[in-house]
Amino acid sequence: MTTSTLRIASWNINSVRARAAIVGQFLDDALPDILCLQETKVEDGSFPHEIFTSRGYAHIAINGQKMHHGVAIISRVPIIEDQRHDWQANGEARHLGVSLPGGVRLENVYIPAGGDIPNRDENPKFGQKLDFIERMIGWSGALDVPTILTGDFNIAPLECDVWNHKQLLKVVSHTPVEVETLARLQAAADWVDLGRHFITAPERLYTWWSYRAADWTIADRGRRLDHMWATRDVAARATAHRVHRECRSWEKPSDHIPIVTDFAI
DNA sequence: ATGGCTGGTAGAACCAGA
Repeated sequence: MTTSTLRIASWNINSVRARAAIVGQFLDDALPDILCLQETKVEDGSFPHEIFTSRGYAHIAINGQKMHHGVAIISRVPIIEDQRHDWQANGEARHLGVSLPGGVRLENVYIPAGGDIPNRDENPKFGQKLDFIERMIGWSGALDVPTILTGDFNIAPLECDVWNHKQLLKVVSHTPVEVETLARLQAAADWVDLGRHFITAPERLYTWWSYRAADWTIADRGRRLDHMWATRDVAARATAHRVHRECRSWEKPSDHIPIVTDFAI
């Protein structure tokens, strides 16, 4: 029996068209077999397929909409798209699920940011974010297939996932109610957090830095908002995980960086 | 210094992101 490596990447790209140059550079450098994108910000009819097909990524599944959100799965290996959940029940394009060769499922999700105020009465977007995750909890509890769940979760759960735990306790992405809700999602399918499996707490690990800092590297005020989770059976086959911090310094960067996991399949 | 910027879309001293 032959074992080979399947390399899966996830990146909130903040517009796939604005990132045409550096997404190609990332693929050429990191050589993933599959790339999950979030915030493609493009309708399906205008998706820039040629960036990917010219590099041998012949299999592309897209769930986009005008202006905002949008997800895509770009692959060198055959994928079969079979699900697109609307976990916010409002029509936004935030999920895409595919089956991989061998029967493993890959789920790409863009969880809502949730607005500024961490209170669902004053800020409906915060309630929508929590409700989105509650629907994911229901879905997770019924899973019966080896599954990888990746994307921009918009929550940094651990103290070492943010630059300052105390200062961020009331900032959406690190509030106790979000962290508690994400913990119940993780428990619902016994998901393994592969980022923290390989880069263990309390080591700092971030995947996002605000555009507003003149030099993001000086204060290093990051958050770990992007995640790669897997059910136990698939997690046992994960061999490496890394984040591509260098991409944050490339020309016209996204504010998120790619995360990459290798699986022995 | 948690918004100081960025992208899309309209054609706005907009909106949204996190």
